[in-house]
Amino acid sequence: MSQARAESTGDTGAAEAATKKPGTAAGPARPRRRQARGEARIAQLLKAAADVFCTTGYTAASTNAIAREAGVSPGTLYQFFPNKEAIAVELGDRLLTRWQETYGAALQAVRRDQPLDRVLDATLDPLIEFNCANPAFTVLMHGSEIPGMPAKDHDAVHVTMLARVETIIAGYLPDAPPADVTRVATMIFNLVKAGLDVIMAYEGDEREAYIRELKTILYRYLEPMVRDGAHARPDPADAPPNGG
Amino acid sequence: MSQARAESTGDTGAAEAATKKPGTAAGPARPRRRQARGEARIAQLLKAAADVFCTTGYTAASTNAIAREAGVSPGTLYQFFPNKEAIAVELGDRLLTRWQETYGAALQAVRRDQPLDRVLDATLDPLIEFNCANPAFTVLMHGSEIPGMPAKDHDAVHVTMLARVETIIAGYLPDAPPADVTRVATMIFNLVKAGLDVIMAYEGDEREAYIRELKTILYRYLEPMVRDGAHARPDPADAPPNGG
Amino acid sequence: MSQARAESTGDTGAAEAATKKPGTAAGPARPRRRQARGEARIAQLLKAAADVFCTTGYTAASTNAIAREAGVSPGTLYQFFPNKEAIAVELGDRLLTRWQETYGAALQAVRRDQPLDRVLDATLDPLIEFNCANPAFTVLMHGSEIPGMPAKDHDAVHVTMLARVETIIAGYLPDAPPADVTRVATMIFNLVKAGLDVIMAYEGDEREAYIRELKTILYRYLEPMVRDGAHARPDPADAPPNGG
Amino acid sequence: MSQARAESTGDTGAAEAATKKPGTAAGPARPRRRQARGEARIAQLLKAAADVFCTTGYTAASTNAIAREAGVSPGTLYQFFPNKEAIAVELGDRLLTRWQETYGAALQAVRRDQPLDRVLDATLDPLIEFNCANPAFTVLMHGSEIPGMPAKDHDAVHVTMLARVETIIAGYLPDAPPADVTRVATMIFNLVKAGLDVIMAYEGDEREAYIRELKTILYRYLEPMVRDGAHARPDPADAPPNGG
DNA sequence: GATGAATGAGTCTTCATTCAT
DNA sequence: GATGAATGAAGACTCATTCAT
Repeated sequence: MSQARAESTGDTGAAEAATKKPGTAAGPARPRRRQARGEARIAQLLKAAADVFCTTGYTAASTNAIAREAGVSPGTLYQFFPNKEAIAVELGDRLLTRWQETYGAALQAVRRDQPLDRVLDATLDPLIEFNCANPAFTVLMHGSEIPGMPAKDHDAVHVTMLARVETIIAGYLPDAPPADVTRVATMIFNLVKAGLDVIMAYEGDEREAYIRELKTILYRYLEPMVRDGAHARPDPADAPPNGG
Repeated sequence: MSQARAESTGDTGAAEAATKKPGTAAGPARPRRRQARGEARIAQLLKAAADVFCTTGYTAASTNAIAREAGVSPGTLYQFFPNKEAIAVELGDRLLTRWQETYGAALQAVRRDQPLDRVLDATLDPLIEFNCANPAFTVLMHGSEIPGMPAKDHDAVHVTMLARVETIIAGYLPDAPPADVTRVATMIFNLVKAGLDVIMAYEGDEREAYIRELKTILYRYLEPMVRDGAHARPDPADAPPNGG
Repeated sequence: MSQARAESTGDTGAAEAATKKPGTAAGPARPRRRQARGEARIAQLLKAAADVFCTTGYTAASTNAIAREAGVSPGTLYQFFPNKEAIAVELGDRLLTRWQETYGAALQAVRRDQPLDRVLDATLDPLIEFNCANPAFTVLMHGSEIPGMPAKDHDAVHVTMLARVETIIAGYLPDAPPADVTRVATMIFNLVKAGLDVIMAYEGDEREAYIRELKTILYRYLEPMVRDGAHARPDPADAPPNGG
Repeated sequence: MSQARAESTGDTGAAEAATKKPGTAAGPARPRRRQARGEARIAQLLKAAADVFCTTGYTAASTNAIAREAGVSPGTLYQFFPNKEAIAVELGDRLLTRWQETYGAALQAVRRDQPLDRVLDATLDPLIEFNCANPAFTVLMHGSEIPGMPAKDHDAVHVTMLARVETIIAGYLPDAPPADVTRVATMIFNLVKAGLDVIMAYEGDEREAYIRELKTILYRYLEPMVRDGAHARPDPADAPPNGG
């Protein structure tokens, strides 16, 4: 939890995700069987990309820099990725997969009847842990850097995670109108993203304190809602009387 | 606030440009008189820069594009700003000034003894209004696009606004330890930034709904604190029992 | 007629074609008044482009090579031309203009009632002379190097010259159906292009001999047609009995 | 005709590859046995190369594209051809061979005493037919795309076909000086090439019309010559009176 | 033989910045 | 002050070719 950027460590585990033995399930493209070396290179390149994205952001990241960081020539990079965007997409895919594989079961096990604070712990702790181990996840989760711009392909992490949040929220607010669920989920998601940024900027006790703070915010925001089981008009003790 | 037009001394480390007060500069001070024409040009350039920053983001914005948008030549731009960063710095300065001039008095008038919801309205509504009128403010408020990176010069808006929030919060939590105040202020600030992004992405009723949502979040987060006058251990009804 | 590649010799004459004083006739673009130096650079770049096109062909020509040949940096080239194609387009435009200016009047003076051989001399000699002075004209006249591909922008010379030939032919075959005129013009044009290629490959007496040969071909092809004033069924003495 | 598969000795000047007869090579001759499998591969690659050349032209064709089109890896391609040029050379060789094999006997049978129109039919129809079946032939026949440039290796088709034409013409003009024969043959050849381009660009009736037109041109050009049996001064009825 | 991986120079193009007029 | 010209180092991406398995 303390070692930053450890993703894409050439571990074959992640590599397999894209290996697809030919004949097993013929994808749309030809079964261009990848050699082991190639898989390693891909992992290496994605690790380098994660580093560069974290250091400079997606926009300022250059494919040449990624190749250099990976210790290969630009041409090699383009043997595996058709363009810069595809690198981000694949990186996002793999992180999402790893996220799912690592915490999916645990998250599934979160019961709706548990107290909210437990639910928040069970949901946020893995996310924070994962982001600390894979800082690129935070970067990709931010999606398009230009607000109001149409989502690009490399926003997949953003889109997927938002959808995930919406699903969870919907489970807790079964009686709320869909528009409200979407709105709450959107706020929660962005709130968590922002909180994550702050959390990642600190270490040790300060980080822990910020984590608690984020949980407090979420708890107080959600508690009145789940208490009612809906995004109902909050009672006067919980929300501003004039319009909140 | 107007020292950004540093001489084009080719200094790449333009860091000092934002710290030295006018007149303090020891370097070969060129005549820095600002004529009416110059002021108009600067305003014109900053307006163009704001547009371009909003459209493409700071990183992808090109000085040539800014000059083109302003209808002047690149050379002219560089007669007023030593580099791209200085444009953002000056733009931030001016927005901050305008913000102060427009809403400073009103914000000052917010009395601590008013109910929290009133305070939130009185604080957020101007901010939202101002951001709608000056979308570049949102962009600059985000500061460095790379979380965890050392703040750059054009993060001034970020830094200043954060300080401003901290001051306000400190006023409401007079008995809380400074570290707590900083932490709460940091969370609030980032939360508001994130909320602002979402709000700006919508229009009309949806926007109003998101504004209400943001206020609700802030209200529920802050209400227990201001009720106690400190960042005290929240009582069991308001925070997760396990404190984390 | 003997000195190869002499086009775009920085002569202001050709430069004026694009100079358009602002206010005279507001074009679609802004009146971005070009400085004299810029016009010179354009001429220089077009000359370099002509050289490179002649040496390597359009496809293999690189913008860097053109810039290098012109003795400027790549960036300078792109200050005047948005891309490689535009260079060819502008070069073609200017050559066409120069062609018109140099020989337009003379060609206009060719009377339809003159004997065919005179007409051929009056038409081909200028063309040959012009191509010897501007070898790039030949290159551009060939247009798209991939037969069957849709015409690109830089095929303008090709298209324009073909149209010109068709107009001339139409004048000589007033009673022929349009399809026939087009067909004859197409054949003539391609025949001349091919002949020009050969002619340009030789010098001195050999070149003269090839010029005569080309004229003979054209004469014998056209003579029966203009004799009849139409692309009529040729009489048996002039065409193959079985199908020509 | 099959010596193009030179060892990949990295010699860039592959000029000798097209001139040395098999067995004559003094270099370190590797086993050049061609197995059935190898033949199939080569045919496959050449077919792909023909397609790509026709689609993009020789210059823009990439060896990777050829390999991809052939469904093999780049490495495989280079196991059979030392470089891109060699592919064109071998393709040209094979097309020439096929041309010879398919129509050689028929062309040989063309008797000099037949009427010219019959000769033209007997000569051109096969050529057109062959080009329609093998469009790459047209592409290769054009040889170097840069007029005036020294012929490259892949110009073999160009050179060979020109020689072939010259031989034929020589047979019809036994009394003409060699220089005249060469000149006439050169003109004829280029004229046919140009005509072929046009013909290939059309289909159906239009194509037939263009074929007739090309034959007419050739007939009218050649008829006076063969009538005299020499490239004599054409009589006044056939050529421009001023001779040039 | 065959494959995919690797290369590095090269292509087109952009950009922050400086210069001459 | 203002302009357009100039720069050269990147940036994304390609390609002919070679290498290791």
